Amino acid sequence: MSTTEAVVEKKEPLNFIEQKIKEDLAAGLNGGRLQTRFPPEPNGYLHIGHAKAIAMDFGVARKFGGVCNLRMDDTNPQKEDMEYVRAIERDIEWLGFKWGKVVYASDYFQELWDFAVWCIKTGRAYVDEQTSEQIAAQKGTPTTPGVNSPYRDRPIEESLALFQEMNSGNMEPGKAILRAKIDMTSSNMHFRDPIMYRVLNMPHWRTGSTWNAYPMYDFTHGQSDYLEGVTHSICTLEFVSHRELYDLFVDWIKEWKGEGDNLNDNRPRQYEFNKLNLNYTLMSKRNLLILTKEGVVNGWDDPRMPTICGIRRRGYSPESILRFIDSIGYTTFDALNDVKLMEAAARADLNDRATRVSAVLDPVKVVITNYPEGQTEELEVMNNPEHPEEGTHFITFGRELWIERDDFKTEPDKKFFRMCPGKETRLKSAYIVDCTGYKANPETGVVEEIYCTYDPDSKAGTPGANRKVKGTLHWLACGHCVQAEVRNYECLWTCENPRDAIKQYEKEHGVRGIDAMRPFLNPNSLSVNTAAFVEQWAAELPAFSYLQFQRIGYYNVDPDSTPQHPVFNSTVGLKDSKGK
RNA sequence: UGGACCAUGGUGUAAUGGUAACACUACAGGUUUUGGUUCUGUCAUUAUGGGUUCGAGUCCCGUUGGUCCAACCA
Repeated sequence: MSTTEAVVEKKEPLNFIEQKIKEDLAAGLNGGRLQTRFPPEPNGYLHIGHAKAIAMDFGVARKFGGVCNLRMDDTNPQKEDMEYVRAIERDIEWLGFKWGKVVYASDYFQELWDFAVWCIKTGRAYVDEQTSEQIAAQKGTPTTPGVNSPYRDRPIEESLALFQEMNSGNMEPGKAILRAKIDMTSSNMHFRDPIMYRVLNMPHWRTGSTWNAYPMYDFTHGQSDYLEGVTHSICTLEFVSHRELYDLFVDWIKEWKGEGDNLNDNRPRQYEFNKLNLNYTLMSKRNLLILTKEGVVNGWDDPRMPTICGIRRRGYSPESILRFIDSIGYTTFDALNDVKLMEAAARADLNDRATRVSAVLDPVKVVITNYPEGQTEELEVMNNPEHPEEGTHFITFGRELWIERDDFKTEPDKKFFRMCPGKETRLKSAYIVDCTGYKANPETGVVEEIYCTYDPDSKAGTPGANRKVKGTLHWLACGHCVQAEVRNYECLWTCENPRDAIKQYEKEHGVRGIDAMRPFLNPNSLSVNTAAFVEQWAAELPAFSYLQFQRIGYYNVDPDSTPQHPVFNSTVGLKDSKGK
């Protein structure tokens, strides 16, 4: 090898956000510091779309040596609840990320209030006493300009007094709001005198009854970023049109703080990426809440839900979720991702991770007629052939076995190479058997029992086993396995894009919510099989264990599971090229 | 009939003016005590029409299609 031949390091390409951050850091913006935040509103459970944002916000902090705080965006006490805070924290930790600290938008309520007062005093904000209908009408439309409120130029002292009144608890919600005085003719709707504060007269689960007027998102987010020292405020594309306002409020708060306008000094920057859309999946929190409330699913962690806790219960590992997120990338294109990509990520990770066990989902009995009655033997099987170091466990073999009903055919076609009369098949990790016959119900033709003889010299691991046999089946010994409940899942939705389909249906039929969802719900999204068998060893594994039912698919131990009544959830099937 | 953003195989992403690359899916085949895994192969006039340039997926103009913005939600 020539000495001039450099070792070319294969470096992962950075996504466009990471590239911008790298440039910002190199340019010394914010003193070369990196701080991000993940800002969920604690009004529901996190879903796979949030996982994409989490992987970004925490991911860049990790990658570039910065810090990411967890900030609860709790400016609307009507919808938020402590219940969700714990769940959010748990989900993020489960995904494997660590925050710098947990903060709350409500931590800044006092400062936001003082800043708002300053805005009034400097003529940048006024109290509007019109109804919401009047205000909406004045706002115009994206194609027509708005007109000024009659209260726009009221005396500063009047606004100041009214603003105090808004927070007194004596003013009825809706009677007045605080608005920023910007430009009612702007082509950016968010500049048409946006609302800063509204009256809610409701205690906040963190600040108690201190406040009766609460700040809006636009008047909270950028300022919270600024006050916290966030340098990069990364969010999804629907906030692009908010960015101008975000920057304006940051300008104002810097002025209020006397921090001047040095662009390189303490200024958070908002960058946006495309949010996650998945086909056959409904993502919005509002609709997910309806599904839980209407009992379509069994709670937020139902394995059919796209929530992080649902996906976890379905049997996805954190690594498989992250692998999926990584495979779809971050761009500014509004993509509709194929769930198959997500399933592929699960298979790739679970192939490496899952413990192999034997399970028979649709059992039919096989009798090994030349195997001594009453005799059993313990056979050693690998926990994971991908990782021999993970060891082995034992499975009982005997004269009477269960195999899958569809692993036997009385009249096979040429593509079928499992068990059929007159043919040899291998029983995995056991013996090679020869099918000698079967007994079927004379009326229905349903096979009731299959008869085989085994070759005692073909035991797995011995030289006699080294024979080419086309089919290999999994099996379980009757009386030496346990009955199990296996929950099989399909997509919840029958259409690729349920969000649009539901919207369309609402428009056409004048119904809302669950009634617009029903036509698109998959009636087969859950099927429960209580007649399955698994090996005893698997039945005793703890909840959330990653399993592969050999030759079938990946399964996970449900939290409902007990050794006496084991319950498994299907994560995703094995790739299946049968009959091709 | 406003503004902002976007368009690369079936899906998603890369190529930062210089040979259109990767993953997944699908299909075909080799290996295999899981019809799994693994390995090999096949699948694109970069939405479209012009322009700039020695050279354009990339830059400019038009067209078409899509997303977002008119909550006292975030």
